[in-house]
Amino acid sequence: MDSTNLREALRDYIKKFIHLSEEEFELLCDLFSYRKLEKREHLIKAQERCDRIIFTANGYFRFYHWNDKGIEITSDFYFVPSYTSFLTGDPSLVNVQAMESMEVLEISKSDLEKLYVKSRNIETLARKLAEMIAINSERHLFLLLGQTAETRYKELMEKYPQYIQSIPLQYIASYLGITKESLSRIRKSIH
Amino acid sequence: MDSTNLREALRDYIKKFIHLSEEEFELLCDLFSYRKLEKREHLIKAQERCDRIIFTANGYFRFYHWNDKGIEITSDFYFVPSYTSFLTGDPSLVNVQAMESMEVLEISKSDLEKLYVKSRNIETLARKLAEMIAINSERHLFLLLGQTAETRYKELMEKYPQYIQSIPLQYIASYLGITKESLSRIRKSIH
DNA sequence: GAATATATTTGACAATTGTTAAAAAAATCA
DNA sequence: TGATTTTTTTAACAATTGTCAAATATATTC
Repeated sequence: MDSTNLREALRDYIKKFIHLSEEEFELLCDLFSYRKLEKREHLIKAQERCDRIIFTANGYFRFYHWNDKGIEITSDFYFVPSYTSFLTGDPSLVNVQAMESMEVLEISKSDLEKLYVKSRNIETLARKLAEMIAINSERHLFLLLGQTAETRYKELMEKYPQYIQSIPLQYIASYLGITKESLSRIRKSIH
Repeated sequence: MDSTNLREALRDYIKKFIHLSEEEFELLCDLFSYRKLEKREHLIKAQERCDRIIFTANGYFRFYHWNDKGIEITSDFYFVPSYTSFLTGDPSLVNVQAMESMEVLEISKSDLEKLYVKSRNIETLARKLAEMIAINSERHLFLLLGQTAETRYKELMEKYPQYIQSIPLQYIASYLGITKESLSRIRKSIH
């Protein structure tokens, strides 16, 4: 996949949310810059401020931080690096790392805000993205709350089988709120 | 607090997000309707579709659902009843209940969408609300993941002492992902 | 204020999950 | 391919949390 293909993927992605005119899409696209990421490369590290949004068509990012005991906790697999930091301007609580080598388009917060003023549709797009992110978090919360670890894992298998296939189990475990050893036991007891 | 006061509280609340002209605020206000809720009254029940946003200046709502075993799980204390259902149009997964008798202003989704067309600022307000809700969920997620129950409780005490004071502990426990008995033990061991 | 309902705590025990250290399996890289 | 790194599994044991049933405490209602 090269820069042009990625651009087309972005176009398809945006179509799911809103119809942009060709001019609007060009306006937006011109402010995105293309970049290659190495596997394990960090998009952002904890304490840094996140001032951009990333689009990618291949691969996931991993969000992680360290708890009180210094254990690494994976909190999400997503594509907007530290959305909270992006919105608030506060330092990011999470590290965001490319799970595989990938190509991305990135746009800065300030450029995006300029576009809001120029194009109403682009602001509407931003609203719908925020809504989608809110829905995503709510879904993760719902998964975590009030279910046993086994149920959580089964639900993830059903709803996001691609996660289980492409993401190391140690990170899945963390996303489910358990240790990798616990997940391993659960997998054993299921099969 | 009467209808007029609630309206002023709404004005103050909105100011935190965006400056609306007096005309825009009137436009918005006219579509909100005033309503009194009894303690324990449900704003929405699971399986219903949520087609409105609520504003209140006094009191919380409780979001809850039942897990596989029929145990009641409290997932949030918030003021937009089932935001996911509101956005997607899908049936709500949660019940939303007034924690105390309160007065609210409510606006329907269709009215709100009409306003988006009439006023750009009101759409911007909607974007900022979505962003705030996304941040809220992320914060809750972060609290749940990778910390012991005791740490979670202490963190909640620090950051949201008003929750501990005004919300029954059984619901707090659930919000922290544990049983009321566990929370009771934790409180005992802390004091 | 007494009666009733709701919320919180307690204790004994069971089940789940975490911890540690090590082995086995799989993936990566030169 | 072979060596190295990373990931996953295993096992024994410890710690945490859940379950159930009952007692206490608190709040609500008439």
